[in-house]
Amino acid sequence: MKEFQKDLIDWYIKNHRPLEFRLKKEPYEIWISEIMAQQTRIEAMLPYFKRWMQLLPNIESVAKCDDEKLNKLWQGLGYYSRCKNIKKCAIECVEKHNGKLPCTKEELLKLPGIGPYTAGAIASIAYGQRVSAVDGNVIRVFSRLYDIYEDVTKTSVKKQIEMLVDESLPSKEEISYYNQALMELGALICIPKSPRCDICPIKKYCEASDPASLPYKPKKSARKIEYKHVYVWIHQNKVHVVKRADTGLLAGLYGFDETKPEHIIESIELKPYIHIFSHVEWHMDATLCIVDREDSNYKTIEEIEEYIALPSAFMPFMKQVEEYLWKK
DNA sequence: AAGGCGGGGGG
DNA sequence: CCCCCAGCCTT
Repeated sequence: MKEFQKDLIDWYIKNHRPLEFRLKKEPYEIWISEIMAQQTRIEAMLPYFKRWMQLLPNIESVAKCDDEKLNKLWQGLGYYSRCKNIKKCAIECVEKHNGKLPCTKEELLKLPGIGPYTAGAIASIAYGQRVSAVDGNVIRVFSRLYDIYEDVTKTSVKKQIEMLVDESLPSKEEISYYNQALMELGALICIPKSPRCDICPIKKYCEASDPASLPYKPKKSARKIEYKHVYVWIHQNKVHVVKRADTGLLAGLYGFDETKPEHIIESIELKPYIHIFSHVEWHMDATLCIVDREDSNYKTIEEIEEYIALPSAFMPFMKQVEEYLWKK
């Protein structure tokens, strides 16, 4: 058992970034911010969080909100199943928990989209429960603190670290600060590439022989490459969009066609674009097709901006089409 | 246990 | 170019 907690918390109180979504400690806000922060940098999710809270100030409003509007609010943030799970979770809270989030880690874990980290974060930060919240930062900090060089992507090693964190938890009064302090240390000092050990507040407790080489993770397998040809159909000032399948990549969002339309008046080649996802690359060529008839899937630029959730993979083509329509 | 699932920033 | 990020779910 180490005794770094006090030094860490003191450092945190003086040096942490003010994260506005954690000031009120409103469970609803903690929940939404934690979901948005999964695999996502804080700076990236902040504007999304603000917009979300303005439009959806409480759990009931999320439970009632239609999926298209939620997807639009999530557009560009990625991992869209998070958004779908938020809605499912909100409905479950309204139906089973009196419109509120449960307050124990155990109960939170049963809800859709809430795993061990998020359950621990909500329980400890919003409700002051004495439980751990182990995210990637905490894994990194502890793997260095205890010089653990095993593969942290393995369940057994993650469990081992979680046990160490559980043993390290301070009193209930300090739990919220402590969990946040571990993460903030990971985000500001104990960073992945070149850890700033020279200014680390708990350096004297750290056993890492070569901190920069920890935590150990095996190399990821190479991404698959998929070649696509995108056809952007337009008619007068409208663009044809299609809703994607409700499973798989970018499920339920909108995209462009991958087939040629009939009744083409003119075709214009667009600039190709490669979009990189975590596990696949789309190498896309694209053609703008001016069509001489219309159906209900043709939308104006304004309609698309207002309520069509178009993922980033298609944005470069959307921009080119806007430019074309604007010049016309 | 392994792989699917986004997107963007930084070395 | 690679890695990483306040992870979770499905298979």
